[in-house]
Amino acid sequence: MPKTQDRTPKSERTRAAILDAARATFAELGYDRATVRDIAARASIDPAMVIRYFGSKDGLFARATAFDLKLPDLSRVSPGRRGQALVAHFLDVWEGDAGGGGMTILLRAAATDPEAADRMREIFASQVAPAMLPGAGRAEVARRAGLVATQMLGLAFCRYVLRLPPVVAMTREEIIGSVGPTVQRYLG
Amino acid sequence: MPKTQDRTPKSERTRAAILDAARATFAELGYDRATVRDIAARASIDPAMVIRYFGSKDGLFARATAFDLKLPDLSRVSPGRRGQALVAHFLDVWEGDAGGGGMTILLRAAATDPEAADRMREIFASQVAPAMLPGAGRAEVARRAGLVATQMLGLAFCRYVLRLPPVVAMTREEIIGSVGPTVQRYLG
DNA sequence: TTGAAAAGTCAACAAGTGTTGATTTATGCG
DNA sequence: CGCATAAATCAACACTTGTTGACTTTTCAA
Repeated sequence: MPKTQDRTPKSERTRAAILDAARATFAELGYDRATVRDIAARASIDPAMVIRYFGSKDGLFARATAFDLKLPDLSRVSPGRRGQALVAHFLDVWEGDAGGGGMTILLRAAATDPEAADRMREIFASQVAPAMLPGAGRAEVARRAGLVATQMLGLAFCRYVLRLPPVVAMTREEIIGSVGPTVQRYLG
Repeated sequence: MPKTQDRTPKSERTRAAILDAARATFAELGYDRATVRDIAARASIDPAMVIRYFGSKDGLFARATAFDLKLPDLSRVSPGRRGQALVAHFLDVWEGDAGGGGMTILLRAAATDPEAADRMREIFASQVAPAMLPGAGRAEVARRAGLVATQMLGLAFCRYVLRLPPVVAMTREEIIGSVGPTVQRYLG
């Protein structure tokens, strides 16, 4: 019997395996088309375990899409580079996330699942909007955050979901150079 | 027996009714969640008829998402207003389309259905990219079209799919004024 | 009016879904 | 080691899906 030298309890290991498989599968297929059996197969486990550990497919999805944008404090960035800094940060979040695309999962799902759309709006309200610099009225700040969202979500949609060839072909630096000024202007 | 004075054959009328119901249902629920039974119910008809008239759910979806962007010839627009003109045109297409959102249907579906994503890319290649003004190399033109797509699809996603409050709240004129310059810059 | 073709209805199918309970296997502490 | 408990498996459920074929009703030209 091959004893893994992993000290974590067995249950935690399979729990993590399910979560990883779920993230990968949701990212690839979206919420509706990713079946519990798909996820279980990818984790080399019985479908019943998925339910046993997370209660339901919905519950699993909720766990799989919990994440933190960790947006930087823009007031600490030199005023002329805030747009570029924000774009660079978003690219980091989307490209380098563990488990295969936490943000991509939610973006995909939000197109069809009302609950996922709710979560997306909630993230916008609690993480993106507050990252805007104060100055103008509350409505104006919200408007600016909304404009930033249109550009950043559109970029993510074209690059990671739709995989539009010219957008996929762009390098990180090209994107920062092209889209940065847009965000910079939206910031006010 | 109330005789409608409609001269069109009965079959054409129900065919149109199914198509209308399909567009509305697909726009509301997306491809996966919109069932043939839903569509049939909305058209006050038997589910079997949907298949009888369009062969399959896929076939119906293909018919429901056939549309033409009718992009304007930018070379006829004064150089300083091309961005705004393009944004205004997209807003017209999205907001004023018959049957409840042809573009919205495809945008929603493209997030999960690979075939819909294909169609979206095809529309980009055949309608959006050619609308760009020539001048630089082929790759540069494609890049510009891609950037325009990120902004316009992002706007549509936030406003019509995600329904992000501040983006929904913006008026047509506000959008043209804010997003127009972005597109203008992407055009070259 | 009559009768063949078109349009519409009905019930059912086969496949796939999330989920559950009983049962078996493995774990890890005393 | 032994054994209670947790973990994993298996088979099956209730339900929904797209799709089909047999049947009935309506349409409409001859």
